[in-house]
Amino acid sequence: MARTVSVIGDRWTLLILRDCFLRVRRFEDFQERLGITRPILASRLKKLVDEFVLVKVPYQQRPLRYEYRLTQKGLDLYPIVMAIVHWGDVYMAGKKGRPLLHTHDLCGKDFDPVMVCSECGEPLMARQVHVRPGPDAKSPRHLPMETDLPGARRIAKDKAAAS
Amino acid sequence: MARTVSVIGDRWTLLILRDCFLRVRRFEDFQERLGITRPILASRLKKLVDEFVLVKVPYQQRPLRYEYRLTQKGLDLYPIVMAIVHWGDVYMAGKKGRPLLHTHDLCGKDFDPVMVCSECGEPLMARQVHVRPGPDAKSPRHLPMETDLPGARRIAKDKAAAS
DNA sequence: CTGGAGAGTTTGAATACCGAACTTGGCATG
DNA sequence: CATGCCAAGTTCGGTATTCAAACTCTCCAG
Repeated sequence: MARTVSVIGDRWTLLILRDCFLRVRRFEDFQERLGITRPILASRLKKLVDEFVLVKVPYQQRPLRYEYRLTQKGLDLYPIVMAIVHWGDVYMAGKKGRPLLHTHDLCGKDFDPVMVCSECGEPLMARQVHVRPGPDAKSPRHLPMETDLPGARRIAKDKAAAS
Repeated sequence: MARTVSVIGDRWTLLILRDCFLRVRRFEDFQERLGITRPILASRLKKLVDEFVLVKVPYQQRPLRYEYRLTQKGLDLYPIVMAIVHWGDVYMAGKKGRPLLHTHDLCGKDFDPVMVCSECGEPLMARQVHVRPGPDAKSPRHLPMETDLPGARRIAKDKAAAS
């Protein structure tokens, strides 16, 4: 996650990506829609291109001009963007409602995005999920072991005191 | 989305939230696990509490000490965090695989998160979704109208030139 | 009364970001 | 030919964040 956040984890990059999904592609359009300063926009676009999230495609010769398009890697960010938009719709919307509705071509209806388990299809809830070390497990500073769970430190201390 | 990003859209906040979902709750633990500087951690936790994403709960009196817990609003960020983790697993994992596996209590299996349409249950793909203005639609600078689609500007110009 | 947790604050130097202006390449107009 | 315009950047000086390290404050323990 740290690696992912180093790519998308700043104020502007996520907004740029949302606009990409809204089919914005040109430097000037990003700049005007977002109110981002030009140097920052240039640096963010460059980073996204370096990470293969966007590609620069020429849309005219003479003068040679490029536009920015999502790669497959970039398109796969869609769940992240949708999850953020949906949380905003639920918790940050003004009185009047949400600014944008989403329509699903397959079923033709307005929808909300729902995150489900790939195995059983049930909606995911944080409290019904546990983690365990994977193949590339680090042995990081204090992964949550039993003795690190809530109050454990205190209990351990009390035990030590009681013994 | 801009409002949401102003809450969660920086390098550290998303990492803090991931740790919250891993049941990390204490200032010192966040600090040591993330390697974040103490002033930044304090300011980010304060912001999350101000936004009602976390609550400060005393876990001992004398000396009075607090821990940070996710509210319902915070728990609802789970899809965002999972979507980010999953994208990282797919595109950023090292050769050895992913660092952490997730197990779903309901079905007992290791899973990946999948984002589906709330109406038809099919997995969502960016290209099968269209947007339209909602109740609180802004009339922003250049919402993507037809004439703003790829190449449209050029075409319009060419037409003007041809006439 | 010295030491050590735990949860922060303070401080000065290094980075990042901002707004505004400038650059570059190629038309188009007068 | 000179001027102006467009799109996509780059440069520049000043402000705002972030950083690492040290300090504070409250309690308890020996």
